[in-house]
Amino acid sequence: MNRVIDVITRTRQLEGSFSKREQLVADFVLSNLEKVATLSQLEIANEAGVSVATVNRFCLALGCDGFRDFTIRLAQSVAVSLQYMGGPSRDDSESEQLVTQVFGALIDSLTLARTQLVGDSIQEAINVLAVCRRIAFFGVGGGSANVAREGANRFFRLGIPAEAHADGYLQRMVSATLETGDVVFAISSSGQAAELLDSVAIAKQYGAHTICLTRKDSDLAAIADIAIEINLPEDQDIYKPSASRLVFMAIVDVLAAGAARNRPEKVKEYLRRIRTSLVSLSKDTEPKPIGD
Amino acid sequence: MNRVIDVITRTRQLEGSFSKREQLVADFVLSNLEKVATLSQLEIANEAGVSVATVNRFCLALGCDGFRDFTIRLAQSVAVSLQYMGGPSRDDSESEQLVTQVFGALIDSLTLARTQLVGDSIQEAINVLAVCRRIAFFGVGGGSANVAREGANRFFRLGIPAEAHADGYLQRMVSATLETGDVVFAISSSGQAAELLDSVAIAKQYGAHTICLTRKDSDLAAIADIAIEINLPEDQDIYKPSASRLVFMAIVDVLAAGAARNRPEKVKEYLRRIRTSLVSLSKDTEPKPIGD
DNA sequence: CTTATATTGTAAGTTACTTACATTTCTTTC
DNA sequence: GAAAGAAATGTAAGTAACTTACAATATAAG
Repeated sequence: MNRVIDVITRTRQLEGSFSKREQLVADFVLSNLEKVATLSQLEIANEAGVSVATVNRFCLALGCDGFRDFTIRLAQSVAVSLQYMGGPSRDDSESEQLVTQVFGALIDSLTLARTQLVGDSIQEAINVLAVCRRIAFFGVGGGSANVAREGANRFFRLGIPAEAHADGYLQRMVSATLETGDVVFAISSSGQAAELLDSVAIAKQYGAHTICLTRKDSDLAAIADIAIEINLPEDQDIYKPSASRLVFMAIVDVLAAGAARNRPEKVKEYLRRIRTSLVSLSKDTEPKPIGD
Repeated sequence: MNRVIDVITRTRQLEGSFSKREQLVADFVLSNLEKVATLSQLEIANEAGVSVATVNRFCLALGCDGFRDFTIRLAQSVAVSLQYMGGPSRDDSESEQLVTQVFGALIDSLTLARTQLVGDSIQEAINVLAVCRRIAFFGVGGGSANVAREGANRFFRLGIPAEAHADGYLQRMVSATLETGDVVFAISSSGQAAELLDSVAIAKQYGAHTICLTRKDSDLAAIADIAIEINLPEDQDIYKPSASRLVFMAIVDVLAAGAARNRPEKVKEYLRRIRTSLVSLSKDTEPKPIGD
């Protein structure tokens, strides 16, 4: 079980790039997830209207070692999916199915990202962030900019001065004011945004530590001191927001939690102060964690 | 998959009541759970020192329909087991375990939220948002304010004028400028924030439709026209950001996807325009969905 | 239109699961 | 303790199904 292939996710990723007949198999599989694991190759071939050899090729195209491997992996993926989402049911209304789709895609993306966060970069980033003097979060474009804001929102609560900037010009200017002990945390799903690349280079020049959260092997990943690299498949449904920026926010949460555990006493005091400052603003007096 | 047989549990239950040779098989299976699913009947027989027919009989003794059925069920039981245990392996580094915890908590929260999104409110909200004249997203406090920004960031791409406000004073003022055909979308995890309650009441007074995303049975839920109500347990670990605001963002994604599907041709045109407007800004020219 | 490449299905080859039956082992009865 | 009956077990034949090779068909490129 060392190789982690989620064949459901893989099938969805490859959708549209299969050959004609293999796409028929994929369609049948995705439409009958629970049932397929119980069927023989011949039965699937008959249902999909293709030959048994095409079914076998479909399994190989997914990276499986053959039909048996595919069946086992599918059964596992289905079992895990059922655990989490209870599976799509025919009784669901249209909106309930939409919830399942959007949430399911996010869970799939989180699961995939989890498998990619296996290097030292998370721990390195936590180590740097926990002791730095100041963090400047940079992101451009609505999604990444908002991840940056979330970053600042998370880290100020730990008593670490944290700011977020979405304006490329201002990012450059801020970068020029940073120095050793400061951090630039640059967020970009593509890793190609020119302003961001420039700002990171400027910050490095003045001695700041640079961390990025971006796509694997991108330009941004190449120039940052610490690169947290995640590749997530693009969802082909243009009407559905992509899950990647929520995955990025979850990663920022990981870093914030890690940094908080590095300085528990300080964090507890800051949380207490924040709590106290909010008391008179609403009727809500319940204890609250770092968030809202 | 109708019959639910957890073969691991069954094997443990029958331990001691197997025949001599079948007990050897059971011992081998229980000692090598992850590996067994990848082995052939002959390989298992050789490892356990029995004949292939005994392995087959072992599977039948568990209530399986044969070896193939046994293999699939075992693989599923193992997969679910790994997920249930949170998946952390002894080999994981500290940061990897932190990733698993944070991501796992988010997935659990999404799963729980899914079970609560079963009424009509999502569809009602989609129906209103898809045709409204303007949406004003309101949130106070770092997390909810950022959910509001995400909301605006999602809906402007559909060609619907959308704005986000975190300043309670400004929210009141904006509310006073709204009228029939407009929407206020108020976000608050507690549902108790006084400014928010006031602003929603003002907007209602001037004919705007009011939608809220908040805790069940809260004051905010009570006064809004459409209430999307989610109760998520508070995480007792104060050093870990709570998952609720990411769940709220995922719900906003559901609404945006639903509204987009209501107006596919318009959305496609706006996405095309947005794409075109971004071309000269970075080296990234790949197709992108609604998001970044 | 022709040629090269990719896809696809048919069927032969191979593997492995299932079943039947003979043998061995264990349990019960006297 | 011995004999008879029942249960367990292994070997090998029978059967099913997966994999692979190759010819035929479809698609892409020049």
